[in-house]
Amino acid sequence: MGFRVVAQNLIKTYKICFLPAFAPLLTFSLFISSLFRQTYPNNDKKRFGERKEVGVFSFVTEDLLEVEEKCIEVLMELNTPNKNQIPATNPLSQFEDSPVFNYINNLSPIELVKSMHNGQAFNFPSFASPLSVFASPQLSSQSDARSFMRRDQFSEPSKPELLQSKDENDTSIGVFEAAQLTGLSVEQSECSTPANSSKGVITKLPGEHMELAIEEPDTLKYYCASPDDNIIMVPLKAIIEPQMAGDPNERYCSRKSEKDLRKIGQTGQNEDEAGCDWVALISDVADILTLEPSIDEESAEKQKMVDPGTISFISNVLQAPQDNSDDSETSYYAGSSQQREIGEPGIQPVESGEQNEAHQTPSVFSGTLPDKPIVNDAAAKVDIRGKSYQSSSKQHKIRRRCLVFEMGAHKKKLAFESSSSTSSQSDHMGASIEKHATPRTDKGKTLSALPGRGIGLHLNALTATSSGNAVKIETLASGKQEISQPPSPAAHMASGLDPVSKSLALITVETDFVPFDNEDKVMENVPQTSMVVTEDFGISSPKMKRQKFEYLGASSCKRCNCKRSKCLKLYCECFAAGLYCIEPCSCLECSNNPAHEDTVLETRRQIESRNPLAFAPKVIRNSDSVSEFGEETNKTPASARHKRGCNCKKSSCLKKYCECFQGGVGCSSYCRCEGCKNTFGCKNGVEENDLKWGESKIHENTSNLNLLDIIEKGEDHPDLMVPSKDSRSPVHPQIPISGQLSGSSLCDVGPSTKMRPIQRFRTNFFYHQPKYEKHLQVIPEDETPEILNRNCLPTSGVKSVSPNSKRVSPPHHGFGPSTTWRRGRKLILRSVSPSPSLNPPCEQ
DNA sequence: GAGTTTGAAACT
DNA sequence: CAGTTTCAAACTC
Repeated sequence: MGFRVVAQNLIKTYKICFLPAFAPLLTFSLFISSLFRQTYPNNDKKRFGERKEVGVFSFVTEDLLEVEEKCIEVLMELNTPNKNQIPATNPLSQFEDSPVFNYINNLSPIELVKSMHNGQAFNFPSFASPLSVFASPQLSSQSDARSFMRRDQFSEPSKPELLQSKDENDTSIGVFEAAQLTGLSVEQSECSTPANSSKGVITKLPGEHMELAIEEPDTLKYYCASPDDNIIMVPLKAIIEPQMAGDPNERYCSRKSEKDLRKIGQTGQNEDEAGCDWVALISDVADILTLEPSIDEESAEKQKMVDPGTISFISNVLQAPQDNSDDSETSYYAGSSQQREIGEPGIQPVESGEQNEAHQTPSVFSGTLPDKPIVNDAAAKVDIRGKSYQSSSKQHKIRRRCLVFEMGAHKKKLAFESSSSTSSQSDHMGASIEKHATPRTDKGKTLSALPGRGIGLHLNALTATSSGNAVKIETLASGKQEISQPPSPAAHMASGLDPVSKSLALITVETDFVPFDNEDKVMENVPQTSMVVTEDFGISSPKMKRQKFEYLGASSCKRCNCKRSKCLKLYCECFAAGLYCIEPCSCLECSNNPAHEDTVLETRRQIESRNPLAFAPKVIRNSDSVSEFGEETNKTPASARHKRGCNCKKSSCLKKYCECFQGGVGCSSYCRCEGCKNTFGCKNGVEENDLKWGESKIHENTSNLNLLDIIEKGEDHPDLMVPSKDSRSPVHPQIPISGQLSGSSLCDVGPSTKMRPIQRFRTNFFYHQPKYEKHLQVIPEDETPEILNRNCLPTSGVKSVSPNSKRVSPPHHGFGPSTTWRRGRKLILRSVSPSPSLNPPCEQ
């Protein structure tokens, strides 16, 4: 990607956030330069002019240095009284007109050296085999979901332990959202191939070369996942600090870090209103750009020493020191006495214990994910939680954003840590992935995600396992968005709520997800979201954290009781979920454990060969497509459906025997159930209402029809499909199903009973969200593998089944040629205006 | 906790 | 690919 592009993206991002024009550019520039310095500590201008690699970027070194210098100049200017005059919301044109921007535009482009330095990078599982169910669905979803996943990817390494003050986190969230929208994020995502390093854009920094100073942990809160990051971040923060200092509102933003900075003597004071935002933004930027520090732990150790050069750099940037910082603010971080201790400029003793963990974490993640099994061990989780509580103060500092894909890794790490005494984390660092993967459970059962699977696997594991613990964090990102109430939390965040509000909002969301009756289920359902929220937004309140942990903590690990299948068949929930069996399981002769990894993988392969979707989430959620309609339908149950539908005969789809019911979704046209009474929605019994409704709506819809949209959507898109009528539920051909469409999942919607979004009407879906819901959250419908979508096509009510999906037969109901029908459907879809309320709940 | 019911998965 | 069997979860008592 070109530097210009990056800069532009940053500008856009910040523009959205109404931030000062220069902040992003400066931050980015400084960040890059810092990376460069770290990567090439010995480099000097004499050698400049050659193209260098920093992480995934390559650029002409000369330019970098110049940029750095330029940035410093600008920063100096900004620190002047005039800087306050910078409009909070600069038009893009202004940005482009800015000296920095112009300068950047003239620079040689930064290019992506390689999409992936290592397969671990994004923790994307290598989308190994096309057949891999997990891989395909997830993959697409990832790209689509701009949720935190991307962000996480970048920041991931540190996130598990990196605790940011809630304030910062909150503030940053919005930024993040915006940032994600930017091309930068996109590019990064795209660039990184599945296997890529989770680290994000700039992944590999040779730890050996890193000699730059590291800020103290507390101070580093800003997005420094790793020591390396810290180095970079320090300057940034220092720059920012001055501005935020004076603003009362910035209380959130200002933290003891400020204090620390002062100690360093670098902190300048700034009355600038934007300060708070600035900080958050900058930190976010850094976050985005943050690369995973080298995995190498040794390098981390080296990095503990503060680089004099860095300090000087900072000092230059910073101006007058500030003494304004409140002690009260410091109290915020009361738990960490460490912070205060850190003040020494230039000296950045890295905290051993927790700190080390944080540093190490990245490595673990990076190493583990993709192909290695994820340890879900409940015990491990528990330990972790407990640990977290005990060291809550520390955690605050360390906490970091969620890593969507890294969850697995995180879990592993946790498990690993728990298994081994906590003391020497450094040791962990060195541990190979395999080591992490090693089961720690007694029975040799480790509940972990199966190795070698694509994202899907991880997600699956996460969702499926309800293990709800820290692990869930990863999925969260996506899940959060989808599940979140109409105004997505993220949106709120971005919108500019104050940090506190943001935090609350997030928390609220989290809480909402918590289920109802089944704790375990709850965990499953709520999962990642909770953690993510916490992680991302850093719930400052201990109480809040505790609450969250409790939810998550409620052990809800998947466990099986298999007697004959050896847990190597889909009968086994653990296996089906892509998890190893764990101690809580009561299975006999279990082969679903790391000790039998080969067997497990082979079995999986066989099953997948038979049915590529065998391990895919059973519930498919319609997502982004809906968003196009301007509605956040993703979050509603209505937008989900069981991938194959159920075949219930006696349970009336009112018991968990029914997978639809269990998954918290209504039955659809894909179901072959008899006497369906699925409370989440039913395909039958609403025909009449639907028909009427459809008739009334038909005109409206047609008027609004957008052919282009329709075309773009593609015929095969499930969402676009109108449910074909089946024997049980005749649908009026003309009735554009869609009408109703509320936006959510079209499939569910529509006059036809099958498609109706009945779920929406349910009081609170989330409170009764079944285990499959997790899948919904995890996998947006759009992201559903193509094959899956095909299956989803509104076939006739007749349930013809293909090997994979079990239902392939084309619709043919006498409504006319399929093509015509499709057109009708398409039209309907586009025309639909989101109005969930129109759809009456189905009743039978 | 044992036994039954249920429906998905696996098999033929 | 339909029918049957196997399996384990869900459910009942």
